[in-house]
Amino acid sequence: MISNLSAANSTVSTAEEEAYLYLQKALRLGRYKAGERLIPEDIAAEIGMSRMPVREAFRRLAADGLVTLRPNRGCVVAGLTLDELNEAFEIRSVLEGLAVRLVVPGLTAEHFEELDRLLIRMERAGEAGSTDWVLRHQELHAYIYTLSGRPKLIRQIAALHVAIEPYMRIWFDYVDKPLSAREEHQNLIDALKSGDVALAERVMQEHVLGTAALLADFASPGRR
Amino acid sequence: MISNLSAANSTVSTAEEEAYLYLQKALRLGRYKAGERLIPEDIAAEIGMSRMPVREAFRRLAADGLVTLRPNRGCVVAGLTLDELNEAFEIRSVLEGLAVRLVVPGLTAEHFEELDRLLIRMERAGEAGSTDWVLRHQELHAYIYTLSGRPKLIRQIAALHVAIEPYMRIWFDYVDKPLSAREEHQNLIDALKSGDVALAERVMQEHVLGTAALLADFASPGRR
DNA sequence: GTTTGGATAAGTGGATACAAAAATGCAGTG
DNA sequence: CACTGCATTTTTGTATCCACTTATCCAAAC
Repeated sequence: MISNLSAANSTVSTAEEEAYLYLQKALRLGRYKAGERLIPEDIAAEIGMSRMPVREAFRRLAADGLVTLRPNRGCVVAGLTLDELNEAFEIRSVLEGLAVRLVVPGLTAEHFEELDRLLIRMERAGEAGSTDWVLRHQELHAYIYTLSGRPKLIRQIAALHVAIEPYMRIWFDYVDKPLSAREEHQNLIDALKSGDVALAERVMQEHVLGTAALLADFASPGRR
Repeated sequence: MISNLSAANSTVSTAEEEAYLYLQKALRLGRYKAGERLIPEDIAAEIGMSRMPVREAFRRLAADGLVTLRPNRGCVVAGLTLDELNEAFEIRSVLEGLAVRLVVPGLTAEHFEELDRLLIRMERAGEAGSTDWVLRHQELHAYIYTLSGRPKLIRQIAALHVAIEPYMRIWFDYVDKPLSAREEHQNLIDALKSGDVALAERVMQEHVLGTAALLADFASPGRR
């Protein structure tokens, strides 16, 4: 799934790892507001460790673009401007497009079945609420790009999904289950089924950029 | 230029920053071999500080993909397998393609003049040796994608150039100034001059992937 | 001769302590 | 009443220390 952004041995668990996962989860859920300062001591106290592993977790989160680190000024929640949000979608569009290009030639009937299942699950989750829907949506995309078998590509795309996650959630709540979502993803899956590599890549790119446009359209949720 | 991968205030200089830059430079120059272990204490001694800031620098380098960090096992120089090297080029191709797509509509005569100058400078550097050539080559590419004005895109592409830098250098030395380089980049600049966005994007993608193919062709330099 | 076990050494991760830097608040001045 | 400068407080950055994990090496057993 999404969680293993950084290579981590699942059996060994360090305090830094714990801090990283804890903070990533909180940030994904939008528990901290954009621009808010993260105080190492407080967080260390929350999860019962000293400041040091928390500091190291900050560095990883900064690399993921979730927080900003300035020398002697501490750690603030990154929050994306509208421009940055758009940029994230632009990058996603070409990366996921590339993934599709790599994946399409190898797709089989079993893959298509799984895609159909994931689409249905995403739809159902939409009834429940934004949190579920966003995760199912990520799951559907992740299923596709993971088939590429390209570790770096997978990690980069996953990281982008994490970065935009709070905004997707806000957007979904705000417009109340966008009707276009089902249709869009059905189109995408159809394009994958067609076996036409160039078409599928283009549809994926347009799908991602289309979402960006919708998102940008309604508001700028968490301006920095 | 390339160096500011992570947002850093240039006036404030912490020990961690110093360690990061020191190690990045060494890694770019291929001073450490792939798979070699980096011992915090040794490096700390070299630049006159304690292990701690070095450890934090390791985390940033790991995020850049230059080293690998395993719990309780320390830090080893990443080194790319042939597959990983190819993947880096694939990602570069779509990202730099995107950059070109964004940049082409706004290009003016002045930009073209600068591109011509950079091409000549790259050529001349080729006479001197691989180190200069690789830097000039990066400079040429950086000039193009930097015009996109997309901070995240710029940082990601720059990071990829850094990661593949040692391999470009080895390759350049090995085949002794590839003749195709001049021609390839002339084509690229011509495509930019044409003003045809789709064409320019395609030429950039093909240029990058073409380099990957050449590089993969002759050997696998630093197999992990 | 190879393998397995354990003792020892080396090295990493984390906590605490200390130094340096930035933020804050207050008083004095224009 | 706003502004400047200084003292205090807060917070960050780095060093050192300790505990625990991993690696190394040698000896004993098969």
